[in-house]
Amino acid sequence: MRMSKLFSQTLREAPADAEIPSHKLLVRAGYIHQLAAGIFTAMPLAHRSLTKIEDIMREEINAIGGQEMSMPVIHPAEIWKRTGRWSKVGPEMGRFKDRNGRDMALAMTHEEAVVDIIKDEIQSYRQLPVLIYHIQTKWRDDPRPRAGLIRVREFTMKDSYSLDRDWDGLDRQYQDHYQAYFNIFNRCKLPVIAVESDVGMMGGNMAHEFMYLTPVGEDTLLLCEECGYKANRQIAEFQKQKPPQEKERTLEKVETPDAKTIQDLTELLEIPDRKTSKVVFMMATHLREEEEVNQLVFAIVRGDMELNETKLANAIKAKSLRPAEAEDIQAVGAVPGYASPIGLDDVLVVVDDLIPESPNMVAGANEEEYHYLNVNYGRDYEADLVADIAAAQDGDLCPHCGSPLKEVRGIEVGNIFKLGTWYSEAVGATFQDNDGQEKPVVMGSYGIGSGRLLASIVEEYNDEYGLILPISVAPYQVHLVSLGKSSGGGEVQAAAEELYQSLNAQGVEVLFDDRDESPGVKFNDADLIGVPIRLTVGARSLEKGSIEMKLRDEKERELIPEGEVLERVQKTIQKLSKEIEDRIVPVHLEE
RNA sequence: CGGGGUGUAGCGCAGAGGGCAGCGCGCCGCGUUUGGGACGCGGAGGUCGACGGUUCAAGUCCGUCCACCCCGACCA
Repeated sequence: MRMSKLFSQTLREAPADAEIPSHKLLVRAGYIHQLAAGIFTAMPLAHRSLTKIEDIMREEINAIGGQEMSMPVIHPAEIWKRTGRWSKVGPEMGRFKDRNGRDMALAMTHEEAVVDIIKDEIQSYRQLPVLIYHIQTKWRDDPRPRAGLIRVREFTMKDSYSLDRDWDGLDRQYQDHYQAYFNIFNRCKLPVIAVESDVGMMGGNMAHEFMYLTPVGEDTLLLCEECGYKANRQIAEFQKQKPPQEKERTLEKVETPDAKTIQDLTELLEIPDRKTSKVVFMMATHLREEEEVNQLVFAIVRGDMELNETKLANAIKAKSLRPAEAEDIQAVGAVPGYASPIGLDDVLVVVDDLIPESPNMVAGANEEEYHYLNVNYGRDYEADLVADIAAAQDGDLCPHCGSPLKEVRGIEVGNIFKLGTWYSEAVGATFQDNDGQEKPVVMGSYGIGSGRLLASIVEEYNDEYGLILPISVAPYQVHLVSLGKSSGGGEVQAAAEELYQSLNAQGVEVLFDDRDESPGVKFNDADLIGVPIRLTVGARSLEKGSIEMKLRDEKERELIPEGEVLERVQKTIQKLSKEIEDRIVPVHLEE
């Protein structure tokens, strides 16, 4: 490709609305162009990189038996109504009506489309197991797209779906994906870890997320360096240390002016925050026979802990949770800042499982300026539900080995779910097993977003000058810079042109800077675009019968005799490719 | 949805107090220059986010709306 013809331009300055390196650099280097919030065009450079990433995904999924296909982006509402997700999923689903007034949906994932197919196509256990996948556009109307390609609304995802006759089969396909996913990320040179995760709107009973660890990530993870426990904060467990036993003391009401927060309270009463209980009001939405029902939830955790909303939502099986408004709270007779579970009706009280173990706590009195001392669970109040609803934090103890957990941030670049039979049962996607029984197909679903993966790679590999792409995902293998100009003697240009032709003839992917630009501009653009191998043809090196070669991630330049250039380029490509292939190692999924 | 911010040329920005819409980069033409974002001369490019109001006169003042960005909520 000649840069004089390349449909994109580099920018000297990044757009003001880009904040993180991958966003700034992808825009500056001319890879992407924004159309609207969370909606981007992949310009030719990005398209080539994305195609390479997608080809890697194809190869790895094909290798575990995947069959590529293509499912529609537009779905009739009908299939989403059958699984209940038409009403279960909120405004993040794109909906519209066709000309006849029928409800339609923009696909945000394809479980519904898959079960609709298998309902018709799969009748016998002889047709199983199957692994199907496609690489397709998804639309998720995220409330807050951000960070360039990291968090978008329209995106391309490789999503595969495993179909099995039983859970053992699902286990095998799940493990195959676990390995294939590590292979994919390794081939993209992106370091990731797999963590246990919440199943979220996908349903199912086991899930892992593949996380690229970076401070710009938006997920919080807890890791144990001792035993290897890794989990998304949404579900992370930890060992709660029981406070020492104490004799129950008498309930006592005390005046606590202006003590609306845990901190005020601990200072006023001179007690540690673990002696207090914190009430968090949430408004939960439940789905009862297609109707949304709101309910105020009173969640109580110890004052030194935070509520984990995902755990709470899972514990009470709520569709969604949001912080309650002041009116909601007052409506049930509670007093924000002085709230208490004592003497309240009409609310769902959920307490963290450490609360019943904690004697003589301080809690609100449901009266301005008053708290109770020596509140004891069981004696003074009872909850509707006792569950683990506290969020793990940095330094909490590992649920497995008791070592301190470390809190880190990450970007979710892939996920795998054991869906089980939830979807197939919902639509009657069954097959006849060899025992003659009709059974629901056992499913798994597995996704990787290609744009987010590219952005993560850029986030990991860049410097102040631009991208430094691994050869497996770079849009080109070689960036050939000609320092000659059309107006000059033409010797340099002719040599560069000849080299360009020879490299092309050998199948090397070359980006050829044939523009009438000054050397500085060309070198800067080359650094910005981030192709791994740079060849420079200039009068200086040509005099010595040589071409200069430089790798993007190294400082040294090397002069290569003209006659050896083709061979050296091929060897270098092989070397760089092998370094990446060597990253592929077997991994183990512990269950 | 709550809080904060920004909308002026492709990109980055300036335009107190109303009075001819500007600068740098980029773009076009001519010439010089050529190993790390060169220089001269000449040019093109704008519903100043939109709508409404105040005024002789609005980029600037007032109102409403929209878009985009950041934090939170939410989310694979």
